[in-house]
Amino acid sequence: MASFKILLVEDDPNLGQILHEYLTVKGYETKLCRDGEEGLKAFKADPYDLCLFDVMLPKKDGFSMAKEIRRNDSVTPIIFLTAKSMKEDTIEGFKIGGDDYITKPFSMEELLLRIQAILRRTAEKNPQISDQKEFEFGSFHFDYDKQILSQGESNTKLTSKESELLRLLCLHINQPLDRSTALKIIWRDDSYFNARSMDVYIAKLRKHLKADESVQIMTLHGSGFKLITNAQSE
Amino acid sequence: MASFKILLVEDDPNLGQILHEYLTVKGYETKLCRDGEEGLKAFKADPYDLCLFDVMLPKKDGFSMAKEIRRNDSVTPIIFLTAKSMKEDTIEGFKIGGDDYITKPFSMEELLLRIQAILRRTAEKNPQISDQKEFEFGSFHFDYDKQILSQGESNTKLTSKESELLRLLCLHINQPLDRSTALKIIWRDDSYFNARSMDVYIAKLRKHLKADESVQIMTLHGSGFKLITNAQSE
DNA sequence: AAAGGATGTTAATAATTGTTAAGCAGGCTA
DNA sequence: TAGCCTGCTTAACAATTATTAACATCCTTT
Repeated sequence: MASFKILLVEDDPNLGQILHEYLTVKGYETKLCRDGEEGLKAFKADPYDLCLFDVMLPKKDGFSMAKEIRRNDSVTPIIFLTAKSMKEDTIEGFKIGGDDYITKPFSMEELLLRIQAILRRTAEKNPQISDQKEFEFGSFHFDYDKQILSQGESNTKLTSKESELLRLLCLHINQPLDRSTALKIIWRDDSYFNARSMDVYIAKLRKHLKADESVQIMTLHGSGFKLITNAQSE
Repeated sequence: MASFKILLVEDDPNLGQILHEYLTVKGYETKLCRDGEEGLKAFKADPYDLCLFDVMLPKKDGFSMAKEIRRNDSVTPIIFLTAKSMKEDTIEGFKIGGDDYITKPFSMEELLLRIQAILRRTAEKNPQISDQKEFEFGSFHFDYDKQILSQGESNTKLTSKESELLRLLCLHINQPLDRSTALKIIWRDDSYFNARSMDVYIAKLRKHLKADESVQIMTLHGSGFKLITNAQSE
C-alpha cells in the first residue's frame, strides 16, 4: 500500500480545494473531481480505497455514481457528503450501499476520523490495499504471516510489532513511509509514547537488517523513514 | 447464520426500552444493560456482533467500556450514542477504536442504517458459526466429533477442550483467531483464569502438532493465535 | 556555535504468554 | 467406600514482548 487513495468528488471549488489539501496533508493520495461523470471516469481508470462523494453534483449526482459503482464493486467504501440532512436522503444513501453519510457543515477532523474508522475495517481484507504477505529485498526474504525474516540459511523470528513495521516499510520500499501513517496503522494512535516506541522498533529492525549492507532504513528527519535497497527483486 | 447479536447499554429507561424493542423487531437479538459494569459483564459472558454504547452511563462510561474491550478484542464493532456532539468527544470515541458516533436525537432509521452498514462489512468473517466436523491440515486429519487427531497411522485422542480449541483454530486456518472470541465460545466467559487456561491448552495443542514442522500455532501478541500451514489440503 | 526538537540506543519496567505441576472434582472400578 | 483415572483449573515461575525512561546524538534554525 502506498498510502490510501481517496476519490473525492465535490463541485464547490472552495470546499473541494480545502478537502483536497487537508486529505493530502493527512497522507492520503487524493484525486479531486468536479462532477459526477468525471468522477466515475476516474473511478474506472484507477483503483481507490475509498470514495467521498458530494450528493448534489453537476452531470451526475453522488447517488447515481454510487449505484453505478455498486453494480460491480461491493467493497470500496463510499461516504456521502451532503448539505441537507433529509431523512429520505440518508436512507437512500445507505440503501445504495454507502458506508457513512455526513451532513455539512462538518468538522474536517470528524470526517478524517470517520474515514479512518472505515479504512481500519476494510484495510485487512481489501486486496487492492494490500494483499502482499511476502517480500524480497536485498538478500532478505520476509514472510509477514509467519513473521520470519530470512537470509539464505538463517531465519530470524520477528515479533508482531516488528513484523507490522517491517511490512509497512516493505510496502513503501524505496519510498517514504510517513511516521504518523505508520503510527496510526500499527499503534492506532499518533501519540508521543507510541512514537518513541516506534523509534525503538526501528532500532530493532536496523539490527536485524545489519547483515546486508545494501539494505538500510534511512531517516527522513521530521517526516518518517524509508527502506532503501538497490538489489531488490520482487 | 443466526441473527446478529447486539449489546445495547443505555441507562435512560425510555430510550433503552424503545431501542431494545426496535432492534428486536428489526431482527437483531438484543441484550439491554443499564450501566457500564453490567454491560462489560455481559460482553465478557457472550459473544456479540456489535456494541451500542451510550457514552454517559452510571458506574462506567461508554468510552471506558470500549477501552477495556479493545484491550483484547479489536474486531467487534462499537457505536457510541451521545447527547453532546462535542468535538473532543467525537475524537476520543474514534481514537479508542469506535466505528461510529451518533448524536442524540437521532432517527431510529438512521441508527439502523448505520448498524447495517457496519455489519455489512464485518459480517462475512464469522467462521465460528460453521458445522464443519472434519479438518485436514498439513499431514494431520482432525475429527472434531470423535475428538481424534491423526497423522498417518498414529491417532491421538484429544480432550473436549483440546478439540474445541483446535476446531476454532481450524475454522480460522491461516487467519487470526481472537483470544476473546475463543474464550467466549469455548469457556463462555472472557476472564483472567479462563485466559490462562486457554494458554495451557494452546501449549498442549502445540505438543500434539509438533510432529509436523509445517504446522504451527503462532501467537499474535496481544490479540490471539493463528494456526498456519502451507501444505494444507482444502 | 547554541538551543531546541527529533531521533538513536540501551536499559528498566510492565504486560503478556509459555510451561510445568499441584490441586480438585467427577466418574469408574475393586 | 476407598482408590485411581481423567480432565480441567489454578498456581507458580520462566520467557518473551511491549512500553517507558533516561541519556546520547543528530538535525535544523537562529
